[in-house]
Amino acid sequence: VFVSNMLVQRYGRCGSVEHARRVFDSIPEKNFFSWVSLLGAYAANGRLDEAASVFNGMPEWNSVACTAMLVGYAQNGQLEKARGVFWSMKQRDVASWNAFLAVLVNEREDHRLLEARKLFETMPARDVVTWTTLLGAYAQRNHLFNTKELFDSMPARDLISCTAMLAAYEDSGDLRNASVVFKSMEERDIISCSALLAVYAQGGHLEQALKHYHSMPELNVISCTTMITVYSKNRLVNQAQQLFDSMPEHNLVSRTSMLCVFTLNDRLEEAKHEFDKMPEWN
RNA sequence: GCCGUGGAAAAUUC
Repeated sequence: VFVSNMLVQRYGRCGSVEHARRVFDSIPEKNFFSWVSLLGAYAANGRLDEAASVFNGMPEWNSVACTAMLVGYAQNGQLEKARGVFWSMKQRDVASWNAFLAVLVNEREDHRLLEARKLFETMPARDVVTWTTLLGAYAQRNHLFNTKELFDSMPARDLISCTAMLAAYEDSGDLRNASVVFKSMEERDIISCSALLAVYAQGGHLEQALKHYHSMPELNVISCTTMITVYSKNRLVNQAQQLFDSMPEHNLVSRTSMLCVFTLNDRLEEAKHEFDKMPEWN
């Protein structure tokens, strides 16, 4: 059963909903995971009616199924339906509360943030995810003071919450505070390292950025792209180009960054050339 | 053992 469930999830993730359905139908003894996996497959592909009918056809509802449905509605712009699901749930665990909090926070209007804050305060239980969700909301809106305040009052921090805080320092280029956070972390990964690199990039600190970049255990498109912007800030167009040419992989953002290095440094010919090479534009 | 919630890069706006 679990092998089939995994298949359902994988098909769902790569958009082959029909395959997911077929695998699901072939499972003789479906369990919760099978149902939720199919539900998730439909929801992830924007097929809400089908997701809803899977949901309604389930033998019983638990908080995981309801939460998946709630998120499905929200991600497809149906906020009121999401809200309806949440408040009619019989059982809510932290993850359901967190999911609903994230839904509110992702609506950009300011009154949603207030609503989110109120929800946060009325929640029966909060975990790191709860705190990080709200922290991210303040960070996204550039409310650095609130972000830091929240971070400092968190009962516990983990890799992700620290990374979110680091990322919040990027806009202001607050290297001092960012370093404090980074040093305090007991665990780091490519994402947190890239977040710190982005702070260096913001301030154009070439030496430190390079040192940090070379100490990173692993690199990917994002970290390389960030390093390119460091070079760009220092008007080191050739170095940027060298890195660009040697990186293992490109995407729309990395190509756009390289393009901007050229345009911002008055090298229009090369910009045009890069532009023409791009497989897609936005 | 398999499902649902939070974190990093470009330009544009602030």
